[in-house]
Amino acid sequence: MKVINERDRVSAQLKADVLKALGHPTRLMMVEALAGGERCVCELNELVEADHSTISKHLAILKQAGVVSDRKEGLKVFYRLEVPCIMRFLGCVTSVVESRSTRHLAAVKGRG
Amino acid sequence: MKVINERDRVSAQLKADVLKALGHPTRLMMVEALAGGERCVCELNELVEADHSTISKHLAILKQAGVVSDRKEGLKVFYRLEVPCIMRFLGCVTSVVESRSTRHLAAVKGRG
DNA sequence: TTCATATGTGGCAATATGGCCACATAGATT
DNA sequence: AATCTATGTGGCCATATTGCCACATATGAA
Repeated sequence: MKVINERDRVSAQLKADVLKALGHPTRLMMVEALAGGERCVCELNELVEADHSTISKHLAILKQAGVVSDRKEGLKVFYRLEVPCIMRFLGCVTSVVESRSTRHLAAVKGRG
Repeated sequence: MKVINERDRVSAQLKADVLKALGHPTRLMMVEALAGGERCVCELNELVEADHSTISKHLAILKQAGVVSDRKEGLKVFYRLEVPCIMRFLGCVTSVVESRSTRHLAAVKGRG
């Protein structure tokens, strides 16, 4: 098992940043909403029902990570998903969640 | 834009937990190592060079998230990747990183 | 200009996370 | 039994993250 070098470490950090950006329920819900096409901040805001400043900061994190990009039009700012493959990979995440809950269920039954 | 209900919120939380588990460079490096087959903690430990207690806790987080599972054999505990599709989806994450760095490069050139 | 709307930013307090130390435990070896 | 090895846990502290408030900015409307 080789020891990890500096290049590997940097690479892992960059990828982890993207995953971390997706690793928050509010941000994830917004990303899923954006899968249906671009949305303005106001729409995302009413979708998740949090303070607008909170939404704004979450969007900044997603943008910084390269997951979304934005476009200004009049008063509104529209965000869109920058990397389409993300939605496919969320399907994989779902399968992790499902296999985990299956195991939990089995464990509960086992204890029952 | 519909408002998100409780079920959606729980689902987003569960998926975010998985992504958050992957959203740390050390954990990501270990997951990538496990893509090559199961490894004992001692191997992962020398791979990432951190205190063994730190490794142990990171592995517990991955296990809790359902990303890995473990198997004890004598003194050693072997971890393996529970959900193979994760490696495919890391390819997508890489593409996010790459398109981001391309944009950064373009921005730097634009300023130059 | 004055006001309203949409969005972003600074700051602060609460909470979560990460890493290291010391210690605990389980299994192997002598 | 005494000891060693591999792994896990509890505790502590430093740092990061979150969420809300207040305020700032930009654009459009009156």
